[in-house]
Amino acid sequence: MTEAHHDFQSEGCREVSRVLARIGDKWSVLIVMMLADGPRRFNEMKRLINGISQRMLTLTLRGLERDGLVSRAVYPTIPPRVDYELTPLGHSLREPVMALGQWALANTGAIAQAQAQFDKRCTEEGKGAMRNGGLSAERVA
Amino acid sequence: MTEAHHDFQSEGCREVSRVLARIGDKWSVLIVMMLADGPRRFNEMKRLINGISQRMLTLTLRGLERDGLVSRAVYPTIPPRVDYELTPLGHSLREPVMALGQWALANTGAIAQAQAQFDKRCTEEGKGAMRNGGLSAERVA
DNA sequence: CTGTATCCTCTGAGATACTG
DNA sequence: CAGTATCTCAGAGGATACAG
Repeated sequence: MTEAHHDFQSEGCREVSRVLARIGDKWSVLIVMMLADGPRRFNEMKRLINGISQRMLTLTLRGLERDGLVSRAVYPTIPPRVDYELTPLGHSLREPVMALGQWALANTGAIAQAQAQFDKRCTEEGKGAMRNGGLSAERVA
Repeated sequence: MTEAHHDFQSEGCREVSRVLARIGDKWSVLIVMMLADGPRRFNEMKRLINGISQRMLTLTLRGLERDGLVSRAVYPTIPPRVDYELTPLGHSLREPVMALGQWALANTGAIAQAQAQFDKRCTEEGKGAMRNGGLSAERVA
């Protein structure tokens, strides 16, 4: 965009951070992705998302509903039935999230490799070898 | 590789979640965005990111460095100087993150509105009016 | 079946002080 | 300047039991 000096708090970064705080939790993205193909029932989701607790599923769904990303339909039958579905807003979120997913899939290898190298450097520290090899400020990625 | 029946853990969702766990914290995205234009020094970043503590800046930078998103250059001068810079991998992450940023900017209004409506419905609960208006399963976004 | 209500644990994160 | 070391606390999240 412009070459103006950004203030990292007042610009769009603020909003990105807010969105990330919302969907960056442990389960939100998983739920949004799961609802991509259509509505799902509560226990159905609980079964499909391996490891989520009833409590967290409820809380996460409430949060998504409050933000207008998910809608909730109650069928007053016995036994009760509740369907959750993505709103148009929720669907629109899938696109940037999937872009991130593409990036993740494409780069998990590179990340794992970087981590391995980093950990290796950490392990062999103290052998008299500086991180940059003893020379001045060599970049280490 | 575990082949569950369309488990949302075994697909790419796993990776998305992992990436989100890394960059979904309070400061990582802010830092990545700040390093977009070039290298920055430690205290420079601390000043620019309003509210971050020294500790969290260090920890976040270490995490990003470990993942290969940021590189760290030490100049053994007095006083010491350390520059942080995005790696190519780090730069590539900016694109999906900015896509998310675009979405955030475009939809903060809608989200705030949804939240207001949701909270309003919560406040006026118990007036005998069911969420769906008394009929069967009207969707509420 | 779809939730609430407690309790409990563990981590994220700030404040502060100290070091090379 | 660029960190590390503690202390502390709030909140996220799991387990379990109960309710409509």
